[in-house]
Amino acid sequence: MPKFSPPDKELKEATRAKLCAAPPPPDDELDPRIEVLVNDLIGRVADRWTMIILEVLAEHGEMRFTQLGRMVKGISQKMLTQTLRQMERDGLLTRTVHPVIPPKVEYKLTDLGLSLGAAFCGVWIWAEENYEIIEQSRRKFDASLNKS
Amino acid sequence: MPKFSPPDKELKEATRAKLCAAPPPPDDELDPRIEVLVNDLIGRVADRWTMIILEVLAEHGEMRFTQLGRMVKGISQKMLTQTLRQMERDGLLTRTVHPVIPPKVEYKLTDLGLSLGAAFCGVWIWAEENYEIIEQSRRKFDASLNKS
DNA sequence: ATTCATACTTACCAAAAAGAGAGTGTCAAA
DNA sequence: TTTGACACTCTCTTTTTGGTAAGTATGAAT
Repeated sequence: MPKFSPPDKELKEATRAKLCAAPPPPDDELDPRIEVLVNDLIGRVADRWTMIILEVLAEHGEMRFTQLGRMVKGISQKMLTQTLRQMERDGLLTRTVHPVIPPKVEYKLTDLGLSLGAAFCGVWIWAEENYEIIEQSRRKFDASLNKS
Repeated sequence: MPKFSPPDKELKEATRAKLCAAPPPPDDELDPRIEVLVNDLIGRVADRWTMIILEVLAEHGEMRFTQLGRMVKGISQKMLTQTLRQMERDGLLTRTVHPVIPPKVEYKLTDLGLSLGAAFCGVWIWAEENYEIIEQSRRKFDASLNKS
């Protein structure tokens, strides 16, 4: 299940440097571990529902299953359970079962979950700021295809 | 093709506020436009290859097709072409064809592409900082499944 | 006795994404 | 004359993903 090698300080430093700094002297190849790490991260953060659930939960605090299902429009029960479980597994939220009838389960973001929301803020803002530019670029691109 | 309604200032403000600020007084439902926007963004930024290509390109500056293919390990020609085209369409990079034989095509990040890399920095750092915590959480979760 | 609510799980099926591998065109080198 | 480099494209197959719908357990309300 742990599908990549253990991270170490140097890896972390290298990784951060590469994405955040100006291009350093090009070396021949990327550390493969970095790539697997990237893949894994992106996969973690970047499915259809995780960030939306995160957002709803950040907004409303503690919530129950059906309540969440109503907020996150278009999600099926299956996907809701699945995504919630993944997030729980990753430590982004806690799941509290109250042994009553009818059942009551409450979901709540952990500090880790909240911090992910905050971290994602940069991308969010970028997207807002550049949303129209991208749309424009797409229109231009598509138009140039039709002409040729 | 534009599958959601045009964004406006209020939407943008609301969106940013919701992700970045502390939980405001809960209202009953999320603006559906916000969700579509989120979906779209995430889809744009968050596939298997886009960020990796972005990173390689940020590191090395201008690069050719085969060269990129060697750097981005595990990617197939198909996916490389596909991702590159999407990124071009979105205005993240430029594609310059030199009409020589054998063919020579060069890919280079635009300012938009570079700024996306910078924006993604937050998520990157978050992931580095919390990588071990997540792994630990997963191990604990999986272990608790085996016991029960 | 039947229905309802809650929080799921399971089985089945369709659609989408992605990999593998062969083909294309051109010229230059061996 | 065959091979190779480059930057693809095309087709076929496999894998992954996600939706639908039904089933489950429990007790309370009608």
